[in-house]
Amino acid sequence: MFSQTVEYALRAVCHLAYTSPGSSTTEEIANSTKVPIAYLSKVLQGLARSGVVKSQRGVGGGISLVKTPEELTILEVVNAVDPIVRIASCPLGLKAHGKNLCPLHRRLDNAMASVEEAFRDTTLAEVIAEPTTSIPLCEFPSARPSNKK
Amino acid sequence: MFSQTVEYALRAVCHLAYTSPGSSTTEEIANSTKVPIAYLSKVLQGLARSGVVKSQRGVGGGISLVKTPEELTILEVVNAVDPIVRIASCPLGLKAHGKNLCPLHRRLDNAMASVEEAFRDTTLAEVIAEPTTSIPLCEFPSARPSNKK
DNA sequence: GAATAATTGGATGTCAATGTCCAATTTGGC
DNA sequence: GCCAAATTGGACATTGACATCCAATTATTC
Repeated sequence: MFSQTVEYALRAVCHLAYTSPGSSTTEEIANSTKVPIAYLSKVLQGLARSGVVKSQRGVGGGISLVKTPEELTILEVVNAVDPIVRIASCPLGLKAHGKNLCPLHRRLDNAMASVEEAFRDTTLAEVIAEPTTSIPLCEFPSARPSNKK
Repeated sequence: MFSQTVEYALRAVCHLAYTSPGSSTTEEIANSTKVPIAYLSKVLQGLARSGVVKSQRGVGGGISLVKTPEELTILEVVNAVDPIVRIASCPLGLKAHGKNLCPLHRRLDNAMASVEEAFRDTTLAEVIAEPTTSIPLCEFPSARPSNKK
């Protein structure tokens, strides 16, 4: 239901939330999140273009969050890489329906709305702070906050 | 968020609910749902394999629902063509997590669960019976219940 | 049993998502 | 200025979703 790219983006941002406000190398993120590094770099480029993360080239550079984990929601991350598109008008394109969704499409849209809302209400800080036996991400971000920048 | 195939399958089943328990030709369904007929036939084949619809070859044949609209849920249709896959264990494959989802994946799974539940609770009969200004599907199934079978 | 109505299944085509690789570029440290 | 660290961007490969077309098959009707 959610694309692979969304999954990868969330893992990456999750890692960055741990090391926030420090930065991490693409390689570090790839290792801790088990995402293919070459593809991860593309995903991170997308996140950078959307303003979710920022990148710093050169020695000591890397990727870091633009906002704090408290301010960043799951929805922002998801929408940055693979937006949740709501059904705004009749998918069959009939003018008679227009903005009035039929019962079928209203239900589909309601389902998307509930997902959107749940994601909008969850910050990265909540995700990583929640008490649990399973910390997000397999490998805990190698507690080296890479305290540059 | 939902595939094109799911959208097509739901439209087709919606049409069939109107003409239920009668049957409709693939061509009739395609016309009323504005789904490319060649692709629709593949989608219907899938629905037939999953037991949601049954097909009858030859003159006077066509496609009809196996269950009544009252018994058939949206979830059954969706799962027949593009199943909602719940997150059963850590997508990163770490044994330490196992069945314990981390906060991130638990939230993703919860979102899917809410969609699944909403779909499980909605029958086709509800969809087509609901009072509305926009009847499901653009073209009302040409009130000719094709009363064969 | 011939003609017609319909679905079925296979072959094929296109495109976006996913994934890989590498040369070019930027940057900090010596 | 030079080297090493790191991202960037382009080219390319692979796969599955979406879509089309048609010959083969099945079934009804006369």
